[in-house]
Amino acid sequence: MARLQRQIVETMTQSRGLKMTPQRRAIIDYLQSAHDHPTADEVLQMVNRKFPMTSRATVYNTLNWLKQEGMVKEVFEAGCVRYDPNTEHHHHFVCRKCGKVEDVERNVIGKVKICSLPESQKVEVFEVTLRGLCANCQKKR
Amino acid sequence: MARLQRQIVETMTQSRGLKMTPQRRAIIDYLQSAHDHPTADEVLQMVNRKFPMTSRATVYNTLNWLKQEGMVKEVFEAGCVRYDPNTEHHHHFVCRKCGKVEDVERNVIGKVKICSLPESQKVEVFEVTLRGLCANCQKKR
DNA sequence: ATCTCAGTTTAGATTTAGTCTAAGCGCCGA
DNA sequence: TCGGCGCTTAGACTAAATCTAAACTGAGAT
Repeated sequence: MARLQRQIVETMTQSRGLKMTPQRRAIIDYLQSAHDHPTADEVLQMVNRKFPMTSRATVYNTLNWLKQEGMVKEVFEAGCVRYDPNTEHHHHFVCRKCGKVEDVERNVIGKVKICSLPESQKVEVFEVTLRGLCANCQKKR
Repeated sequence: MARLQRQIVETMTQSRGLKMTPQRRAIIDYLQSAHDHPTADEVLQMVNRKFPMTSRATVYNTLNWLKQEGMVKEVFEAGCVRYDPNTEHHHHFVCRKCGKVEDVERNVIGKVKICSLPESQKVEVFEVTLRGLCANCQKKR
C-alpha cells in the first residue's frame, strides 16, 4: 500500500519550506484515489471540478515536482504520457486492444535472471511490461 | 541480427505496390546503421544531410509506416519518443544518469516466472527495462 | 493594522512534436 | 505524348507542455 499519500507529501513539503496549497492538495488527493493511470489533462479536468480556475501550469508544476521527488512515475502507453501514483515497485499489464494499463504487483513476477550482462552496467531496478488481452477485451471477441 | 534491412523492406514494399524512393531509402539506411535509438527529429536531421529538402511529413510518414509493419518499434525513454530499428524481441537498459538506451539481447534475460496473475489476462509478450548506471557514467564518478 | 517578501497561481503567449492539406513532381504504362 | 497515381514538399494546423509577467496569499516584521 505504498500509494501516494497526502500526509507524507505534506510533511515532506514543509520540511523543504514549500507550501501545501489547496490546489496541490486537490491534485494529490485525486492522484491518490485514481486507480487507473491518468493523463495530465485528466488531472486538470478533475481538479477543475473542485477549483474551477486551476491553470494548466499549476497542474504541470505539481506533477513535475512530484515526479522529481519520486512520488509519481511517468509511463508512456496508448500514445500518451500518464502518471502513476503507485510508488511501490511494481509492473504493468497493457492490453494491446483497448490500451488499458493495469498494475501488476511486484510479487507476481518472480526473480528475473540476468545472464551475461557486461558487468560494467550496474542494474539497480527493473520493470516488466506484460502485453496481451485484458479480461474485458477477451470477453468481447 | 534481425535488424531493419533495406533489402527486406525493398522487396516488401514492391509486393504491395509501394515505391522505394531515395528519401525512404535514406531513412531506412540511417535507421539500419543507428545503434542508438534516434528520435524523429534526429532522423530528420540526418536524412537532411543527404537530401536537404526532406520534409518532416515524409519522415513521419515513413516512420509510421515502418512502425505499422512492425519493422521498427517506438520506445519512450528520457522524456521522448524514440525509434528502435531492432526488430528482434529484446529488452532495454536505460542509464538513469545520461538517459542512454541500450539494447539487451533476449537471451540475457532468463525466463520470467509469472505467478498468480488472474488467468483472465492473457500475456502474449513481455518486455523488461533494466535501469542503472551505464559503463560511461560509472567511470565518471 | 499595515508593510513586505517569497512563493504560488493565473491567463495567455510561446515552444515543440506531430498531423493534415493542397499543390506540384516524377515515374510508369497506355 | 498523355494521364494518373503515389510521393514529396511547404506550410497551416493541432495538441501537449513550458514559459512569463502580473496578481494573489499568507507569515513575519514594524
